[in-house]
Amino acid sequence: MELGLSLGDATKPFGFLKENNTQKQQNAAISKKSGLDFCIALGLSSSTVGDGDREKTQRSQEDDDEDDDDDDDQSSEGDGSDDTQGETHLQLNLRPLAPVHRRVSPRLLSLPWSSDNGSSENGSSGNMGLPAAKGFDVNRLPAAAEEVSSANSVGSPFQRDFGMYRRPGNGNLGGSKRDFEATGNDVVEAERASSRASDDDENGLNTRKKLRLTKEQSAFLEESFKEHNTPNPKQKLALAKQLNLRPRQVEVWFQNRRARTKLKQTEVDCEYLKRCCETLTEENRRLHKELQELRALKTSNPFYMQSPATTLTMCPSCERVATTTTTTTAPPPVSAASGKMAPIPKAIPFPLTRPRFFPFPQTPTHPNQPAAS
DNA sequence: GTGGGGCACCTATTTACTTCA
DNA sequence: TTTGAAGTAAATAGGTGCCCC
Repeated sequence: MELGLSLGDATKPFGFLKENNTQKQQNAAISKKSGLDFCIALGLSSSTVGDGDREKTQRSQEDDDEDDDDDDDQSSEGDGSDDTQGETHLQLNLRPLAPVHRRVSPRLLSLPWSSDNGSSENGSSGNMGLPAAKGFDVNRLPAAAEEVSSANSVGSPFQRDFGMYRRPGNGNLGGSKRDFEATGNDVVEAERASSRASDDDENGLNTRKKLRLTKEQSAFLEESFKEHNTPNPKQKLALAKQLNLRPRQVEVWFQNRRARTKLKQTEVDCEYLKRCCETLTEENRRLHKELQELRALKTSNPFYMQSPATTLTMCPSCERVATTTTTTTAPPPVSAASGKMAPIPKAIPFPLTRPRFFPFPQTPTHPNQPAAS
């Protein structure tokens, strides 16, 4: 009995396991479609499901996200209808607990591309792919943005807030979140930022500055990220325009955001795999124990494994006990529908099987049946 | 078919900034 | 109030794959 743990290519099964063509094709298709998958195999045969290549292009990822829900069924069941020659195996095909990105249904915000469903690539909308009337709507701000904006009570507050931290020289942002939150006075903060920027300019320093985005900018980018985790250049440009950021900043933000998401998802996946591994280890230990018990039983009574066992069954009509004869060396039951091995029961039903020499009648006589002649 | 340039993205790392004890 | 460690996130650098010419 072996335990295999695979994170990776679906086309490369475990070394000790065999994989038939159907399984290989299914796994390849699943992994290509869904991205990251995992497989833990315990037993004598299995297949593996893996990530396959690194997601080929981010462009296709958006489509993948939409299919996430559908993928769950396919990968977790792994129907493997033509199992390999009745080999026994236990397999867990694991999917990440949560999709990396979830689509957010009705938008609270009017995002640059929320209405054109990412079709701005074709340039049909003219304004950088944005319908003119569907750009950022200051009346539908996130809560945080509205708080700040209402304090200012100036027309078009959102735009003003984004611009407030602009540094005059390079268009970057200045000021600190802490200062901003403490004072709540963005005008003062803007003056500070402006002053710092001018100090740098006066000193001839063009040093790189860490420029925190404001809450509002981050919130808006987050919303955009939920909609499209990889915006196209036009969308990035539109976002940068609306947030008074440089396109490069928007691009970097999305890159870092994707990296953070991936990191978090990896942590979740590792935790999940860890738990699965513990479960399988425990199951393995239990099966070993049962095997030892069976061997001990066989040693103490050599007739036990050689003769068919008798299973006690209850007649539903008359509630009388009947016996049927089975062989204890039969392979584990295989599901007709899926071709996969049936789930391992929690405990082998020892009380219902007995050796043949047990003093019960071999052929039960049912009261409704005529006695065998 | 092949190679080079451009572009976008990923990953690892650096660094500016924030938070907290 | 100050300070330093730890954490966070913006920014950079290098590498890779894809597309076009």
